[in-house]
Parts: sequence; structure tokens; C-alpha cells
Amino acid sequence: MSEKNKERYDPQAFESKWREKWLETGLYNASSHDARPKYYCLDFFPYPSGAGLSVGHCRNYVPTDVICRYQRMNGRNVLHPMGWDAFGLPAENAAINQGRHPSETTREYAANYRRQMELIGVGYDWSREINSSDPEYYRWTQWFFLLLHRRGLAFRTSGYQWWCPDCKTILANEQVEAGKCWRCSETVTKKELDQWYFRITDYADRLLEGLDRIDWPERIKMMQRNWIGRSEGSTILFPLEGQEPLEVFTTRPDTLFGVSFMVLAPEHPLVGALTTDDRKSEVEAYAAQTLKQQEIDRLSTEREKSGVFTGSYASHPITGEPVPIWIADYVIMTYGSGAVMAVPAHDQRDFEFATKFELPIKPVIKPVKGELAQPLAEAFQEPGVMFNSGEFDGQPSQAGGQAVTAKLAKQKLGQAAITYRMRDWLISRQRFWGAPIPIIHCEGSCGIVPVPEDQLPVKLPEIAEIKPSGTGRSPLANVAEFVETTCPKCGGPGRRETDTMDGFACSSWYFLRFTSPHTKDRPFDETEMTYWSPTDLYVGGAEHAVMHLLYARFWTKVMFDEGLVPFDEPFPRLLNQGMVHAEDGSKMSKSKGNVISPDSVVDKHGADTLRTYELFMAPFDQPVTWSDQDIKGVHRFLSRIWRLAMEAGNLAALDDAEIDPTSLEPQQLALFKEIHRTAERVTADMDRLAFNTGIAAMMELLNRMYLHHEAHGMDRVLRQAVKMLVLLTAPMAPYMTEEIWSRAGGAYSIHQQPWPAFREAMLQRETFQLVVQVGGKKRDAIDVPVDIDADQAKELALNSEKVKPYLDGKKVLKAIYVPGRLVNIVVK
RNA sequence: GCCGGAGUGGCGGAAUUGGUAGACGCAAGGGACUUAAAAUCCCUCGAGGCUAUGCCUUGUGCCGGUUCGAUCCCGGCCUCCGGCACCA
Repeated sequence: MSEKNKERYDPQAFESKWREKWLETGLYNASSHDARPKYYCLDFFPYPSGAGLSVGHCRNYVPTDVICRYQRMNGRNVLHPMGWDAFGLPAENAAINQGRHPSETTREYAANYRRQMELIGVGYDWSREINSSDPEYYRWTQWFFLLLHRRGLAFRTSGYQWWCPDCKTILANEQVEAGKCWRCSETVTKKELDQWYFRITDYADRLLEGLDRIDWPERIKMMQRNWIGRSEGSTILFPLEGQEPLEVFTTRPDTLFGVSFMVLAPEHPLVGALTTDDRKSEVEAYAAQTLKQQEIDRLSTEREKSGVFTGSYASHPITGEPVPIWIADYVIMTYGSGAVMAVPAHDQRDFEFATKFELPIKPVIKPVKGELAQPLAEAFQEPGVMFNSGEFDGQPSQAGGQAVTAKLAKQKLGQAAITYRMRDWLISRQRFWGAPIPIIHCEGSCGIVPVPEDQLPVKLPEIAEIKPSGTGRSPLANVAEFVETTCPKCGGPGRRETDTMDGFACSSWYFLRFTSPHTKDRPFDETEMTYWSPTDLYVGGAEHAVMHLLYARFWTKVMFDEGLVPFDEPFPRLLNQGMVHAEDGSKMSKSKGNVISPDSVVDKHGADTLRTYELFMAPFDQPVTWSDQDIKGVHRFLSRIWRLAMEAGNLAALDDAEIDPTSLEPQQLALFKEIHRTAERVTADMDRLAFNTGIAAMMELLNRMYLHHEAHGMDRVLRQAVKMLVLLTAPMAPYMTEEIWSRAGGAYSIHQQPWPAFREAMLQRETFQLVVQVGGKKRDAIDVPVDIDADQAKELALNSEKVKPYLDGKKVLKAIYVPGRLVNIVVK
């Protein structure tokens, strides 16, 4: 390398300059809808935390940025927006912990996130930045609430629900993980309150069915399927003396003849009526105890079965035999009808219960092959053949169950039924920091009255005391100016609903707002929404599998039904980025103090090195371990490009089309072909989001370029190679390539250049290595012309000096030629 | 327990999905340059072996199978990660 080109790669010298210029010129702003094909790439919008971004967040934002830059170079109108999921528990808790107001911390933390995103060169369209706590945004969240209300999908009811004693609010089922609050990990309890719900259960089947039409990680689909929990079976009525029959749900109507007792959930409404006087004190004590301890670990599978007899009997719907009715906490009130028919011979839980309380165990299903163990050591739960079942004996489980249900249906004692585990989405929060639920309770006789659309937004009052009270009422309840209002219907006095909406309501439609974020009179502009939607790619972590990703699908289906959007799946393609672990393999967390910030990495190596490293370390969706050692490798790679580029001089004037391959020396031609082959490989890798192998391909080219440089110096083919490599690396290393481009006489910006094309003709090879195998083992490799035919190839193979010894004294049975690859000689 | 995903060198990972296993990078060892260090560059690098500039055997979690040929397909196990967990 000559003296004058000794300037080293120093990202600090130019990164901030380009960062400012990109922002100034709005380089990454999407156009309004136009004739170009669009590409809408969306990242999960984050709640801004005081801790700032880690290199883990970058694993989400950098790859999507690279995809967007690539799509832009390919002529797409690209929308890559960013905003803030600012309302909700996470943001509010963080603020309270700091002793500050969330409106203030949100602003500050969001600004820091944005600074960091700009720092690492992610090209968001900041003209579309949105914030879900902005009244201009949440008026439309409230508008959607009214839409759901109008369609009968928002309702208010009372019940025992999950309550987080730390966050002092009710939570949705989705937001309780293994008995703990999803935000603060406090063990949840139950509280009875009037609450607002969205009727997501109405959409259970459609939410299930839609999963088959979308390209999502199998894991996430599986989690949603589990969560929805569809079970097919029957409801069966067990007549009771002197009252309405007892309803149960079962997936195994074929086991009906094996019922030896019934079990109700302790909270079941019939418990009182069914308890006989002599059992009363015991039953009430058990029910009370269940209610108290259920918060702790009614969830545990390990617990021994417990329960008490009510003293009553139901009659079997077919045999009429009396069946004793028990209560036990292993039966849950909120699933099915809160009551089960117990078949101990064929259900393990019932088996354990029957064993403990010495209740009869009557087998009615036997295996298709073989016999049941005598006596049963555990329940036989597989399907089989019915016996001990009167007229149904000999029927297989599936058909027999249907026959049983059909017979019951005739007597109006049963029918086929489907049950779901998913419950309706509870959206009331007794918290300040959320969109107020736009409802007024009339003090007169109008009851619950929705706030008229033209009175939206219902704004949060500006108050200092926002801490949750713990009384089961939101802090808004203490703000008279907020609460006291007039009833829109009768004009008399009214009181505003003081609960706010779950933060997940805000994130259930934000992807539509990005398409026209400044629209004033509607949630989004129809033309823009139709042009941009649905998203082409949605990327984020797996932690929202049964929260945000389920809720947003639900809202979209409601909007589809309302005719607001022309699609019912908002995210046809979803990817989860892999997590970044700390160097010791543990999770990065604030409490462990092992979080690596992008700031520190940019400071040390520059933004492009951080970006390229994140892309190179592993496939995009794989978890990775951060390594200060490995990052040096990609830094070296970028430095090596830089050095060659500095020597290459003016690149802008170079034109690939002007190079006539026939005029090149053989070694130049070899490199020239390598350039085009690399362009092809990188293009294919970008299309399948295989950034790690794409970078590897570029590293290979670079290695060859250095060898060429050694032998031939900076000739015109090498300069062409430099130009190609700079364009191919532009999406990954936007700063360095912009600097090189500008020094090399290129017009601003390199990020508006077309993605390099490759010449098909240059991908052709004249020869290839023909591998010769004997019995599947490689024995030779011969350079042969590409157009060699099978007979020629086989002849060459058979005559190879290296192969001959292996054919000695053997009989050649056949030779298989795989075009362009190998000949395998089969001997005996 | 049930469901989903994955097992390839010292490490991260490649392999056009049935066709040369280990691309690319890190680490390690050796060398060049340098007063020295950093930086840079070159060579070696799965294991075992041999008559060693080359060649042989073996090798993709384990055991079988299909095939001319298996990291890839089939059957049976083992391990790890993630999710759900008394849902009748």
C-alpha cells in the first residue's frame, strides 16, 4: 500500500457527519402512496425505558434496517416507522420507581431511545413518529373502544379477577404468567370488581383458523393455539332432584358409563343448594379455604387431590343410577361449566381422587389390542373400545362417543359442544397512565352511556398524584373535575368511568396509524392504509406471543368485519430475532449489571462494526452470545474494505458494462467473474434474510481481492470489485460506505443507488471439478468442461489413475453421473 | 407429563435440502515486519494413522433402516433449549 493511502479506517471521523446529513435531508422518509411497489417493514414499537437500548434491542432494529435499505435500493417505496408504546404498566411503573411523572419520563426516555437508534444508523422515518400517550393518538384508541362497544364486543361485568397487589390493578389472563404479574412478578391474588372486557372469545375460531394462513414461527403459532385451547366434546346434563340438571363438559362422551361421581368447582353456584345440612360446615370450610389459597398455588400439579362430599346425588342420564356429587379445587369454575363427570378409570386426575376417597373405579374402555391391567394402576386414557356400556359395547371411542351424544340429544340431555380455554380480554386497569375508557355512568336512569365520538379524546387530567390507590379504583376517581360530567343522553349529572384501558389496546392498531400518522379526523387515511397495509414483515421478540400478537389480530378482525380494512390478518409474516446473551451466557439484565449498550460499542468500534457483527454472529433468529473477541473479526473486514477503497480512488465513474470480458487476462477474468458470482450470492442471501452467509460471501470476495492486489496491483477489474463490494455492503455498513462513496466521487447518497446487478453470462463457468467416487467414497477430482456429457464423464472417471487401484479385481456394476457434480462407480 | 425447536471441530456457524462435510469468522500454534508493542501480512489447524509435499481410515448425539450415495429421508432411543401445565 502506498504512503499516501495510509489513512486508517476511523469511524469516529465521519459517522456523526452522515448521521446529521441523513436526518437533514430526510433520506429515510417514506413517500406517500405512489406507483412504486411498497415495502412496509415494522418493528414492535417499544415502551421507552430509562435503561436505554442494549445490543439485544439492536438485534431487532439492525436487521430490519438492512432489509429496508436493500428494498429501497431495489426500487421499493419503503416504510420503516418507529414510535413509542408509552401508555401502560411498564412505562408507568418505571416512572413511579423514579418518583417522577410518566409523561415526563416517557418524553425523556423516548428521546434517548431515538438518539441511540440514530446512533446505530437505523433509518427510521421520524416524520411518522407516534406516541400512544399523545391525545391525538389515544382519541382513536378510545374511538376503537366505542366501535367495539357498538358491535357488542365491549361489555362490563363483575367477577373475581386477577389482581396484582404490587401494581394495584386487575390484569387480563394473558398478563398473568404462572401465577405472577407479567410486569413486576408479584404473586397475583383475586379481587371481585366491575370490569370492562372485550369479547375476544367470539373470535376464537377465526383466530385459530387464521394461523394457518400466516407465515409465523411455529413456536408462536403453537403458543396461540394452546392459549385459545379449543376442545371438541359434548355437554351432558345430569338430572338433579328438584332443580335444573347439572351441566358438564367432556371430551370423552364414550366414557359416560364409567362415571362414578361428579365434581364441582368450589365456587360453583349450585354448591349451596346441593349441600345437605349434615355436610354444610365441612363444605363451606373447604370452599372458603379454596378461595383463600387459590391465589397461592392452586396451579400446582404436584398437589395431592382434596375435596369434600356435598351429600347430594345426580342421576346418570342413561342408566339413572345415583352419582354422588363432590366439590374439589382441581375443577376450575372458569372452564367449561365448572363441573365435571368423573371417570376414574379413564382420567388420571379422577383416578387419583377416587383412589384417595375410595370411590368406585369402573373401566368401560379397553385397548384395541390386549387387555386392561387388573386392577388398574393408573387411568387408561387412550381411546379404545367401549365395554360395560350397555348397547354401546364394542364401539370404538370416536364413533361410540358420537353415538352416546346422539342418544343423549334425543332425550335433550346432551349435545356436541366446543369449549375454549381462552377467556374474554379484561381491559380495565385501576391505573392512571392509560387511555381513559370513554364511558359515562348516568346518575339518572340512562345507565352506561358511551362518550359521543365528537367529544373525544377523553383527556387524562394533569395531576401530580398518580400513584395507584390500591382501593380497586383508579387515581382518576379522586379527580372531581374529571369524574363529574353530564350524561350525553339526558343531560343530567353523570360520572366518568375512571378505569383506564390496558396498554395493549394502544398497540392493537398502531401499525395502521403509521400509514398516515397525522390524519386528524379519522384513525387513519383509507388510501394510505390500503396502499401500505398489511405489513410485509413484522419483527420482534417472542414475549408477546399471547398478548400483543393475539390482541392485534383480534382488533384487525373486528375492523375487517366493520369494513375498515380489507384484510383480517395484520401481520402476514412475522419473525422473532434471537436474544443476545451476555458473554458468560446469562441473560443481559439491569440487575446483573451485564447489559452492553450500543453506545459503548459504537464508541469503541463504530456503528458499522456493531451492525455487521450483529448480522454476522449467527442466523437472525438464533440466540447468540456477545463476544468482545469475535467483534474484532468484522472490524477487520470493514477496515480491509476501507483500505482498498482508499487506494481505488474514483469509483463513481466506473461502469461495469464497459468492461469487455474477452479483453481481460485470465486472472482478471477470474476475479471479474467472482465479482458477479458474489453479487448473486449476496442478493440471494438478502432475499432469504441470511445475513451471516451473505457477509461470509463478501469476505471471500475480499480475500480474493487482496490476493489479486498482491499479484496485479490496483487494476481496473479490482477497482470494479471495490465498487461492487462497497455497494453490497451499503445496507450493513451505511456510514463507511457513504463516506467511501462520497470520497470516490459518488453523488449523495449511496443509499439511493440501485442495488448492483450481476451479469448472467459471468456466472457461467467453463469447467467444474468432477468428483469421482468409488462406492460413494471420493477418490479423485478432475477439472472438466461444463458441457461434458454422461458418457464422457464416466469414461474419464473410469480411466482416472487415482481411481484404477480401487477397481482392480472388481467388477464395475454401473456408474452414476450427477450432472455438474460427480460420477459414482459402483463395484462388486 | 404434553407441545414446539435443536444436536456438526476448541468456539460461533456453512453445506445449492439426497451428491466433495467443516465455507466465513474467532481462538490457538508457527513465521514475516518492528528496538518493542499495537496494527498488518503469510502458513497450519476434526480425530487417528502411514512407506508424509502425498495418501489411507474414521467422523455431523446414539442404534438400526432405505439408497449407488444420508448432516439431510424413515423407525427407535438419548440430551439440551423454549412454551404450557389439574382445562375435564
